[in-house]
Amino acid sequence: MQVSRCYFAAVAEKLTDEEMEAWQALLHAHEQVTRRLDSELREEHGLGLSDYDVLLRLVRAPSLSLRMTELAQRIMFSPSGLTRVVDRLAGEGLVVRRRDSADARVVYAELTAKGREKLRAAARTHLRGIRQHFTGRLTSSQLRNVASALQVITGPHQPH
Amino acid sequence: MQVSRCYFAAVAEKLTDEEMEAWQALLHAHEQVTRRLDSELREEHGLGLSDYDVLLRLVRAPSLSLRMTELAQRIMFSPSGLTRVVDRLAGEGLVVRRRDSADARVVYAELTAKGREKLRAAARTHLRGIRQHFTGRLTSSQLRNVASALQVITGPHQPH
DNA sequence: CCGATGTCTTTGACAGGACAATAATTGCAC
DNA sequence: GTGCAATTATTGTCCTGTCAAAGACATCGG
Repeated sequence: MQVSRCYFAAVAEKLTDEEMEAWQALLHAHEQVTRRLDSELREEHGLGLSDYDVLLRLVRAPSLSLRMTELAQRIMFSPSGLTRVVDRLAGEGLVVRRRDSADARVVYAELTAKGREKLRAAARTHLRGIRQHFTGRLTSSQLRNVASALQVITGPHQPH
Repeated sequence: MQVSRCYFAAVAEKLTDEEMEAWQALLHAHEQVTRRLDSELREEHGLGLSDYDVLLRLVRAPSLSLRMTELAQRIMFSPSGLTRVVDRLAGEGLVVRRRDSADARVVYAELTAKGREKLRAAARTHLRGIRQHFTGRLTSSQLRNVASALQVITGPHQPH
């Protein structure tokens, strides 16, 4: 029956209101929050959100250092992108590159004392901003709902 | 009492697990979904997500056209950013610039027939992608929860 | 009507990432 | 051991978007 196939095709061509609103909300919220956090961080500390993210990953690592590849994956950057960020940070003395003695291919990015200090200062701005622009506006259960739903998105591709 | 102030300050310096997970999930989900949608759209139609977004806003507008400023706000772009996108799209004949007869400052971007056709084709890819990578993985109530929570984020700054 | 001020768009200069190619090194098959 | 594929990081080149300034026009007060 061509009629019904056309019908379903037509329906399938549009998102439902539910779908559309969720999608729009995701885009809009992400844009607004990251823009604000980034500009606050830049104004107060001269750091971009990516730079902050690198410093944060490093301070959480056991030896204050991580391989470039590992770090790139955690901050969701291309390898070359990370090279450039680390260039910047190393130029400011917030990070140093250290070669691995066992494998001459790998390079570790390591947080310096200056980098730790910078991070400590920037963290105040960032935490304040994240609360002000994001988490502080939601209830505890909204936070849990958002987290669990969006974690499904990034999880493994579900069976058909 | 300095002791308690220190205590609270210390606590305030960290995000709770709830806050952290929601934040991480937002970043991660946005990154993953937009990256996939963008690359699918590029491969199959040579359009970026921003280009698609412009075409979509235009087709929804009553006269298939919108002022540059209006359009820029809707796609959350800087004015100059929009100028560049429209340059691209106009170069491919998907859009034309039209001056306003009443006010010589304003420019309308108007969807061409070719642009409408292109959008129609691209929409299939985009809708499939959005379902596959985002909405299709969530239940109806999850979609509503995500939408309503994230809409709070982008809403007006709430009273203290 | 004129000048000051405000609005809309574009331009110049630049930053921040991505992709593809490259270089250096390792480890494995044989 | 030797050659060959895989891994790791960087570099060249490019694309996309921002900000600040400029240009063109409108509007409003006098």
